[in-house]
Amino acid sequence: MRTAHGVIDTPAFMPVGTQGAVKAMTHRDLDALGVQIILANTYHLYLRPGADRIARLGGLHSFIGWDKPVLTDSGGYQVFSLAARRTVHEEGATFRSHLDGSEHLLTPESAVDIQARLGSDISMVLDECVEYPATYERARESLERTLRWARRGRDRFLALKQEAPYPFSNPGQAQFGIIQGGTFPDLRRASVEETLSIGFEAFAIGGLAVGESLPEMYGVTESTASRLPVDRPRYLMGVGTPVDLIECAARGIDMFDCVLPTRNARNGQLFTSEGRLNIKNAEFADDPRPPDPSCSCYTCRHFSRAYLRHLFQAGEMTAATLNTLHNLHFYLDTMSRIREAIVFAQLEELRQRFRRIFPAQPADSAFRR
RNA sequence: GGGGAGGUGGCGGAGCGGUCAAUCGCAGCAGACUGUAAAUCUGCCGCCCUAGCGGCUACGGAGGUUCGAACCCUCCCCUCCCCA
Repeated sequence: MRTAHGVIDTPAFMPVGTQGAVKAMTHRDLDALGVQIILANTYHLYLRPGADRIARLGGLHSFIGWDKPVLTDSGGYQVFSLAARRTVHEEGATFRSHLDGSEHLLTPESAVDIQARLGSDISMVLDECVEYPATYERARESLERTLRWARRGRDRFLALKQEAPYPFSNPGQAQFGIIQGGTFPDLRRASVEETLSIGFEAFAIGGLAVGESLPEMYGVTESTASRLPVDRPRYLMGVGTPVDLIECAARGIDMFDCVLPTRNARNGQLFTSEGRLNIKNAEFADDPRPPDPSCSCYTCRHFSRAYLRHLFQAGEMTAATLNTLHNLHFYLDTMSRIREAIVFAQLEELRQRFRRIFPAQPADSAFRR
């Protein structure tokens, strides 16, 4: 897919850099890992250091020194995760800042304005991520509000685009709509229909991985993704585990983001080709092997489990860095395998088709990529 | 030599007659984490087990007072501080 700051191979995984930094990483680390796009957060950057300040400093890319694509989440997730600190109403969501207790109103319009000031490449519309479990009524009312917010957000976005000259740093900013509807198939279907009719550059599936079962999550992903336009990226927000990436890519998802690889790295859990590995476990105290012998990341090429465990136990910051490097490498490597598998599957499909169209072709040799 | 303070679970440190196997912190052990209020959070952490308002041994040592002692008394051992 193409953005104002470059092309992204899909399916893509976007590391989360809420406050304009992927925790424990420098941008140089991200470059070396092959990261093509990161996520930042409207709510957090609005509270600190402030959207106007970032705009004055030339926009997010300039401010944080990262010239590749950035997607900004709208703060919709904070409506969910900071539920105890906010109230939702028709106008928007009123938050009490976790930093100083001050009150702030985030509306569909202000979420657009803030993201325009930030100058991200992809701006997300403000939505309400409904909790799980939720009653049908609750999910329906929430979805209806999300749809009204989506119209307002889109209107504001298009209005800003009309301004000439464009007053902010990224005139090529795109805006994604978000499908909600909880775990109710008809609500999801209605959400797709309505959100598509509003029209966005692309669409995301939100409100998943909030407590529902995996079959529910995969089911909603499959039925929803299948109704979204195939010529635009389909983004599954906040997902997921390595297995989720594969399961959901197989169901048509093109973009993922998740805090798991980075947060779990800081908490001592590594994703490896053998499964999860808790580097703080005593069993690794004398283990000279790398975390994942089949991994080619910087951490695995240079350091032992014993050393990584020591760094973690000792509270060394480097533990977070090395663990994060590994987990992000694992995630990006998984995505690259997924992309290969898709190409392979498409080639196989084409081959089968051509064998039917041109039956006189010579007999098979072993199929090779 | 004189005066004072104190010895509690791996460490630090509460407790000062019963509800104390003993607050809490650290260390240790294990687990969780899905659009990041997270380098966070949760559980376990004397020994035994059928894991429980269970059994056993415990608050420097030995006696004692008491229905009952980590807490009170006596003696002993050992630390630390001040003055000579």
